Amino acid sequence: MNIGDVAKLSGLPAKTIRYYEDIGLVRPLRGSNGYRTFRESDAHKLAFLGRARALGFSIEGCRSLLKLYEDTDRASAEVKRIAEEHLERIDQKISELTEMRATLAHLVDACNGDHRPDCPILTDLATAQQEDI
Amino acid sequence: MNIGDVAKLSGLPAKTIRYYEDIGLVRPLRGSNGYRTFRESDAHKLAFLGRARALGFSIEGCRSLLKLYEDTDRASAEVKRIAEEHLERIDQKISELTEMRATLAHLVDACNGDHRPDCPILTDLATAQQEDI
DNA sequence: TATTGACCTTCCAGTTGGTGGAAGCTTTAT
DNA sequence: ATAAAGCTTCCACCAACTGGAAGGTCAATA
Repeated sequence: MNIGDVAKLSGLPAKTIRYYEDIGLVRPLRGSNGYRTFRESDAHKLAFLGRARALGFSIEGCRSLLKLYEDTDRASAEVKRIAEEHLERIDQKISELTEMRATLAHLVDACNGDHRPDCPILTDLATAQQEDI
Repeated sequence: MNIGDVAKLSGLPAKTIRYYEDIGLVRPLRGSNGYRTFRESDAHKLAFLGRARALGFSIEGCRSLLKLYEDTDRASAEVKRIAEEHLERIDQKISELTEMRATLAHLVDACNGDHRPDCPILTDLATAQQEDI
């Protein structure tokens, strides 16, 4: 399989696949013409990577998962631990964003949004203390 | 004021303040010794930037807000528009993360997390179709 | 006065996870 | 024969900083 085929199969751009080779996530063979040759197992790995990335795992997280994926003897506890840590980071991020959202929504609400210059959004950004709204 | 003072006042690291000067967000004077000299207005600007960044505005968003902040004739509608656009991006991000969270939580739930090798998390990552759980 | 330590300067490199483009092969189709 | 598509490498760039090296300056203490 050439890179274009595996790109279609995995849904990842060819550029990204080359990048994943660069950083050692996948190691395709090479044909006599210098083209990368991907095996079935490479295609599977790349699809796996695409899904893990779509779930927000970092590249290093993916690398760990991939190692565990290839180690058929691993304990599922290890995988669960990684996933749970990631879940915590997601929760953290969600609550940060939710707080931001609340603050900003409050400001937007308070702003007339007309042609006049007085704007509570700017006033707040200019003067807010730690706990202000 | 030297950079250390304004760093304390604004809560931004000195490195970040230098960076903000590099990209033209703030333009401190220079003393005869080459040290940056910050006016009150610079300190205010930096605090403004810190707050806007904490609300998740991009640097370019901050640049726009700062321009509007300094233009006492601006219409509040323009500010509101920028804030509303940002609010939409936040909502978008929150819903993406929430979806991720649900998928991952489901997988974590299904995993025994013991010493045995079979792990639904990996199985799913390896085989999931578009709409799978 | 000497010197230590804190503070300041610039510059270069690295982070994360790719993306865009140029220059130049090879292969495939017409 | 030639054009188009697909492949290669390499280099540069994005956001938004952060870390560190090498060196100048300033304030305080011995």
